[in-house]
Amino acid sequence: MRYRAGIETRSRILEATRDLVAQTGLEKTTIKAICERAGILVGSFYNLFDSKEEAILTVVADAIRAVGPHDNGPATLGDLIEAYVAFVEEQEATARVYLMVAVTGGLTDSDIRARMLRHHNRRIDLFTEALTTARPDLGDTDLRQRVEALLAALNGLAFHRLLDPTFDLRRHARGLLAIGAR
Amino acid sequence: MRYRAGIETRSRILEATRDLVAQTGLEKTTIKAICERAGILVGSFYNLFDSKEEAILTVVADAIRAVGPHDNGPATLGDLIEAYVAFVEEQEATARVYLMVAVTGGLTDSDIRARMLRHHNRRIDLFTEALTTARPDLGDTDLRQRVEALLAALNGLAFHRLLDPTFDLRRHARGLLAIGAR
DNA sequence: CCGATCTTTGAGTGCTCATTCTAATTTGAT
DNA sequence: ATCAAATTAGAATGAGCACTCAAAGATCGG
Repeated sequence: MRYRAGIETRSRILEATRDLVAQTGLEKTTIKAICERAGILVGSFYNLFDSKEEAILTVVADAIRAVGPHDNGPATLGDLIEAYVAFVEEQEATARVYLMVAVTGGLTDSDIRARMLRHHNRRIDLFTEALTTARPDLGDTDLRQRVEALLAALNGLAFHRLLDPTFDLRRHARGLLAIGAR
Repeated sequence: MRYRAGIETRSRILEATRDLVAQTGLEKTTIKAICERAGILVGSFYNLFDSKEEAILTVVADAIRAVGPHDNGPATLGDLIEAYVAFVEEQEATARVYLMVAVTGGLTDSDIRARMLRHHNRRIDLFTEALTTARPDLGDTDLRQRVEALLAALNGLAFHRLLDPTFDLRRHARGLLAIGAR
């Protein structure tokens, strides 16, 4: 893959894969459907990817990466929550892929499970750090447990937002701050 | 299905289907795997079920039914939350099926989606009724929105409990009461 | 504008899946 | 014990899947 054509085809494949996974799930996404949506034939797919799994894993990795945040400066718990809400609202298909994997994908595929676990731990650390500055009185175990609950609830709310576009995710997510800050 | 043998085979099939769905997901569950686990051959399966879908739909319907509560007396929000926690802790495989469907299954299969939607609305009504007696000062729209958030967060916490058996679901679920009652 | 390299094409392969069918066996009411 | 109905067995069918391959076409540095 060195010519422009190949690079463009590759990104069209990834886009098609992401949309199909978001729409129909990890398992139901087929090579045929990906190729139809990307406007190519099977041979072209296999010129750029070794397997269907590679394409899906790339999409999942991208989705996990997209959750962010992307600047590494110190953030408050409120900042982190706002960033997550913005991600869900602005990148719906990617957010859908992320949530599917966060919530069920890890159960079946071991590569995805491992990647999601690493991501989750990084995220726990990030949120715990933010909460520590807000609540220096709490012990480390208590902090982490509150953060685990906060993230689980946040994912629950985000899923509801994807099922019901009228659901006011931002408002409810802000309400969750109480779990940690109270 | 009138002889004892048939009835027993049927329940072994449903048990095998439930465990496999809980373990590998709705899509990856195959007839072959179901039959192997149930200790039968394909012919026997199709003597008792018209299709794979019928068996899976039965398992899903059972899981949705199992969430309860089963007595129809008036319950407090605390009672409802405790009942849900008990369900998740005591019927792990069934709870896993329920959560998978609650969170993703509705996206693909329209039968399951419709069933889950009806269940969800019944559940919203039940929880809203409980919250109304605790907070008669709130308007109906506000009440329902709080309950939506509470249930979404509760599902998020329950999923986390299934991924991490050391997670103290009961404690965190009680913490969520604040969302509604505050 | 040449030619080595990359890209596309699309029929073909082998596998697994859900489902069917017929014959053999088991059941249990009489 | 008999026998009609229920149940089980297991090979067979056809559709759809991921993936391969050899040939034709497109690209772009020189």
